[in-house]
Amino acid sequence: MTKFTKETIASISADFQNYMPQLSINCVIFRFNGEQLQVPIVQPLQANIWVIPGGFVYKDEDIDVAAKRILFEQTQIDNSILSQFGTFGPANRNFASFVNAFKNSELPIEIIKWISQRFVTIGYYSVLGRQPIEIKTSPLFKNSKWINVEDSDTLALDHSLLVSEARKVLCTELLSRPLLLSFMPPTFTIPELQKLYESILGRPVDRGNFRQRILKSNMLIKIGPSKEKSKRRPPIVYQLDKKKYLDSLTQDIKLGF
Amino acid sequence: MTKFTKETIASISADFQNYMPQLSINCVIFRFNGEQLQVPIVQPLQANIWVIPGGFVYKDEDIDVAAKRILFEQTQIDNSILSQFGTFGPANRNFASFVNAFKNSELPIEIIKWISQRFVTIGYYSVLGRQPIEIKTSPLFKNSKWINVEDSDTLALDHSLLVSEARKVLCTELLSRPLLLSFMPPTFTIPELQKLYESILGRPVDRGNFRQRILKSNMLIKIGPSKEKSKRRPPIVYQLDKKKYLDSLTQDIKLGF
DNA sequence: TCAAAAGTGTTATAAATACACCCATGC
DNA sequence: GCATGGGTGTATTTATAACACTTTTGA
Repeated sequence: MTKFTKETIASISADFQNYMPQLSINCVIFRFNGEQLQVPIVQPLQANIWVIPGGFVYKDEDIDVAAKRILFEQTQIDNSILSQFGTFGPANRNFASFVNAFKNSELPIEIIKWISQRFVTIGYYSVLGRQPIEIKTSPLFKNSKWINVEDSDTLALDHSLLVSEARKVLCTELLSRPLLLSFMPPTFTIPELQKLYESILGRPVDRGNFRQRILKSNMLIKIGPSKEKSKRRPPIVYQLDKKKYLDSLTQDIKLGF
Repeated sequence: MTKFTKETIASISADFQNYMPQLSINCVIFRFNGEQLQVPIVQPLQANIWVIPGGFVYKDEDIDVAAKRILFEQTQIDNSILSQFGTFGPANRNFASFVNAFKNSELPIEIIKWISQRFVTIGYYSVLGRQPIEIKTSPLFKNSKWINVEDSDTLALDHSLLVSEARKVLCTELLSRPLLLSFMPPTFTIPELQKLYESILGRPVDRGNFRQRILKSNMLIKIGPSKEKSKRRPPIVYQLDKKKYLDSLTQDIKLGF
């Protein structure tokens, strides 16, 4: 089992004095890899469990700011817009069942006790462009990876619930605004975008109708036929009209599918 | 200024040992009095401010359970379904500006200090039938009343923001499901229901279209013409078809106006 | 008989839905 | 040429919105 360095322990001990007690934040970050909707998960140094990124709030820190900081510290993912999707606080929500794993570490008993308390967590979610972002975690985590949302039911604590709740909110957002172009890389094709919608909504949508409605919104600029070698007819490549896209975000647009 | 009794102080002191630190819950309860959308507000014994009902979470208590308990303790309002509408936690969110009022009381300094800390609050909202419910507050509050949501911009702390955020969520709910029949008394007329919709949405809706869509949902049972003395043509009285109403809650119905 | 509010119907427009059909490509 | 996925058009149905007409009542 990986050991903490002395510096890490000192750093943890110092930080814990400055955190708000029994309050945590968790972040569900969605990305679309072209085929599947995915979220990053991390593995703490001292326990063989997978969780979504999360952390604590400093006593003098806004919770929104804390959410951004925590996400960056644990995944190096930055400049994303985070939105709340709910706060979770059953009385028995704690790490009690994982405490044994921590006991074998060199962590001071105070820290173990602190971590073992009941925590109320505030859930934040965000969506990411398809830029190939590497997750680099902080020294507190030994591992990280992207998983498909469908495979998120093995996460520890109530983190599977957090992912599914975040996804529900994402679904609603997707239908009320074209917001989800945020997911896409600088240039993309309409069939690609359709796959994104289908993987979020979890059901197929009509090809012809999808294309019409997306184009009617006038937010796509045609670039030309794809240069990539495709086995079939090459799809048309578009890019986002950022001005029109940003304008649309302020209004409440219906995009029923 | 009203004084606390010794028993009250003892009770407060005892309770504060068992609360989760720096975490609070606030409840926005909506009712419709036939003309206006209203919310109850309360006035703490030791300060001349008005706030929405709120309190703290016991260490061994689910936050959802705490929300129900807090609402009941402070207003005697029971058996309502509470839903979260957001969690609020700016770093400077505290009662600092009201501490002077508390200092003049016989409250122990520890309690004043505890209350003066920064608090993260979880917002819950609910809707009430039009049964004439009297607000009876706990001994910690000297006053309470219903106010129109339009007049909620003078509340202390960030409670005006809480009310407006809760109302936004209520608006969205109203359009996605016929949920809001919860507001109405056992029997009511369609013009009355329309007033409810208009006061929540904050804009007029077409009379004829409203009637058609509500009736098309088939959730209303005709009782007969109103027996009340009206100055004009008496409206038809309906009651809710509870079975069909409950069925509709599970689906996602569009009720665009 | 008139004003006002309640109840009902009509029509125009737009949106959602379900397809059918053609096109470009590699094999 | 044909299977496959991409691109386009159209017809049907349904929802939305605007508004006109009728009914009932008290004054």
